[in-house]
Amino acid sequence: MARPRRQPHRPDSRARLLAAAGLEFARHGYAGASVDRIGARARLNKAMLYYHFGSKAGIYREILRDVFRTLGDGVRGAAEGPGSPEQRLCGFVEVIAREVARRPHFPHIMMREMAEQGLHLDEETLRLLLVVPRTFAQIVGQGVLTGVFRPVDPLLAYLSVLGPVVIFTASASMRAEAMKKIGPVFTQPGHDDLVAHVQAVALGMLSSTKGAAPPRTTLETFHGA
Amino acid sequence: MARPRRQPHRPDSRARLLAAAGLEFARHGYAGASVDRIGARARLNKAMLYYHFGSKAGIYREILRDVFRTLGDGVRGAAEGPGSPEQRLCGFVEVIAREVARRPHFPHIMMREMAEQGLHLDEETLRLLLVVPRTFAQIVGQGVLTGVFRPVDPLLAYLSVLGPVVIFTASASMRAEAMKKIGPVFTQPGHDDLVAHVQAVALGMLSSTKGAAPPRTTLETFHGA
DNA sequence: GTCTATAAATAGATAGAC
DNA sequence: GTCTATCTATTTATAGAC
Repeated sequence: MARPRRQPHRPDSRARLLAAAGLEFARHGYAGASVDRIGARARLNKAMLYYHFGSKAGIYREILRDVFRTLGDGVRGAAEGPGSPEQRLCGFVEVIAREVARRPHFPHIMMREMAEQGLHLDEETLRLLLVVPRTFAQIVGQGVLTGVFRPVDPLLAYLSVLGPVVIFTASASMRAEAMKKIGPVFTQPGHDDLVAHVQAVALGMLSSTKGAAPPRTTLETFHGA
Repeated sequence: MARPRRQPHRPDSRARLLAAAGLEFARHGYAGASVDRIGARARLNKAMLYYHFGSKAGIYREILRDVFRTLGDGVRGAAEGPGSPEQRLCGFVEVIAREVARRPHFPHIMMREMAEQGLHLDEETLRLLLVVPRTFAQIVGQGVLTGVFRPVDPLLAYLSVLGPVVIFTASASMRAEAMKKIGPVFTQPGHDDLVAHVQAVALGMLSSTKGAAPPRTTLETFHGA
């Protein structure tokens, strides 16, 4: 009742602002993002952003924490569920690729954050982020203990999985634009091709049946506090 | 002669602006970069930037073209020099890692460019950029023909090499900041560790002695035009 | 080649009506 | 919860002296 007011309470205004801000931060970066545009894209105005989040920094922080919570929960599920280390590794890749595909703007935001040296990452957000590489190292560590994986540097191994997924997704729109400008030059693998490729590379990299030089850095560092 | 003037002709003002702009664009992005700060960082002022490059977009374009020319020349050298496909592949990785390490700001700039969908990449700059993945595909193609490599999707394979190098370099400062805030959590591989790791992963991915499912996309697309 | 001063546009943030 | 109007700072770019 009392519903058809001029500007009624729309309980989803907060969620609409978050979605609009994700796109805006991805496209224009933290400095380049305009709170005016975020408001407009959410079919609201910037006063609502300040009402819900207090500041440009506030809504940005909220976006990041939400992603890292979901990613962390997902990979923990893959690492703690049933199956061999190989299956858990493949599950890890699947979760990363799936959640990234679900938020195609997120790699853009994260890449910009790297370029700004993690300036906008507070302690709490960092701890949520770190769950992902730690869980990867945990899966690798289990496989090494049971002898199915060979020891590798956990950071380099993690980046060999994350890097292709993130760059493939992040470069999609740039590749599409490039092909508009100069014609078809790239193959266009689908999501399943990406997952299968990264899983195969990860298994090859870790397989203990094929020998290569052991890493110079140790696994322990990754498990520490 | 006539040298000791107050503000004498300093023939390196152009180069100093380019260096300052590279750092500024990496740190703050295209929109966030301030021509005032670029001028100041070069111990000049913004009027000199407009004198040499005409606009903010002009100096940005110049930075990108210079990098892609160097990278393209380097990988062409690796692909056309002597040696087996395996050696050329390792050479490719070495060149990429070396040139990226020589310009630690470049991955940051490129990541931001992806986030902006290649907005600032004109045709000429794109053509220079494309030499790199095309040369990679050429090396892979040679190996496939002689039977030492198995066929893979050239884009996914390329990103499995480029991704780890780029993200490792780009995330260095963020990882360092993170460890200041919450303690030692990452291993700290050196440049040689990175190169050896990526070379090993690349060789494992392409080795024809170990079988895996063939790719669903074709090599041809990469050689076109 | 190098500078200062300034124009013109746009940014983040806030006040206060409804 | 939602809006308009506004304050203040900063932006890119240019004009013109030296």
